[in-house]
Amino acid sequence: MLKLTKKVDYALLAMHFMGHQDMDQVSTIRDISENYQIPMEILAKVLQKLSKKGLLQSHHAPKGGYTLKRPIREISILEVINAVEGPIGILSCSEGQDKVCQQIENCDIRSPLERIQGKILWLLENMSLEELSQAVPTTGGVIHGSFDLLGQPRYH
Amino acid sequence: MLKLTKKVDYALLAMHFMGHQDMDQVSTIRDISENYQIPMEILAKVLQKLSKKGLLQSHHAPKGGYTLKRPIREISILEVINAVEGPIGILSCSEGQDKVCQQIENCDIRSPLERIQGKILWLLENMSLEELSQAVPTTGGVIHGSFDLLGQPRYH
DNA sequence: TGATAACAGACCAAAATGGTCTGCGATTAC
DNA sequence: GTAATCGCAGACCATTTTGGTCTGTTATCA
Ligand code: SF4
Ligand code: SF4
Repeated sequence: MLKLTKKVDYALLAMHFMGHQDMDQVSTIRDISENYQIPMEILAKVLQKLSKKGLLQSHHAPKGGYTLKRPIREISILEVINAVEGPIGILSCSEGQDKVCQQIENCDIRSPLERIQGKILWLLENMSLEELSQAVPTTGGVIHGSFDLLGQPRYH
Repeated sequence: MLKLTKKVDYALLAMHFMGHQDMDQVSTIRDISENYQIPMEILAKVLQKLSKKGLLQSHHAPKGGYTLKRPIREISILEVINAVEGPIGILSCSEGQDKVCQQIENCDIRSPLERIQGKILWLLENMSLEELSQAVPTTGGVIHGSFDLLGQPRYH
């Protein structure tokens, strides 16, 4: 539970991969699939969804492939997740969930749980794909006195 | 994906329920199950796990039942989740996941994703069961100039 | 015009989830 | 002492989600 699906993983890898190329250079499914050892067919589906949601531009021809429609710094993790998995929520009673929770009539913890959900979504929305390139230094590199929104130290 | 399981939902409801009783007053599975319309058998299992993990004390007799071992303000949401679902992680490559990720050799986004995971766990660890009782006011109540760690306003 | 690349969707196996059923063990009220 | 009341334990099962395969079609251009 509370786990990212493989499809999301693949999507993030693919987007990250393309982010490290010139904006106009195309990447094929084969390129990405070989680079990360991802089954081609399933990666194909994932990229299709990303392109339908306007995150990627597909070039439908020989020597074709995919290009990013926007620079990765303008794309959030949440956008990618939503593109491949649809609207998400940590609760069975969240907006867009088809099944209705049996406890919803008697539940008295819904609103606080929705607050947690909001925070998690906020987190994913405010992290861009660009940050996937920033490794956390294991030693040194801390910007003294500077903390992010979770109270954790910033790095150079 | 990224959804809390029903068992966790039940656990949180149950813990919340007991938190609203005197520490020494026992609650039976039947009490809780009727209050929230939860199937008795499955709630039983959940409470067993909570008791094995030391969050609940079971009283094994007629007029018996469960009591909290600690006040709810000293129990985090994460503790409850870990008790009923085991160690969690949003990644397939997280500690304690049995299956190994096929991409782990070529993955170049692991460390940033682990940072997200860390933030989410931090969030759950630093929210106590007590906060499940605090509804967010829809209007008014904001403490001016006071924000929590996610930059959201605090309430009275 | 055919090789190349994306598109589309049916199909399937394995795993996770949510739930049921059946019987046992401890305690204590009577 | 024993029967009623409670939790304990685990096998079992149906449904949903997931991860993946297979087969074929369509658009483009060298
Ligand atoms: S139990 Fe409450 S919070 Fe959980 S899904 Fe049902 S309504 Fe939402
Ligand atoms: S792809 Fe990278 S981050 Fe995702 S599970 Fe595999 S190793 Fe971990």
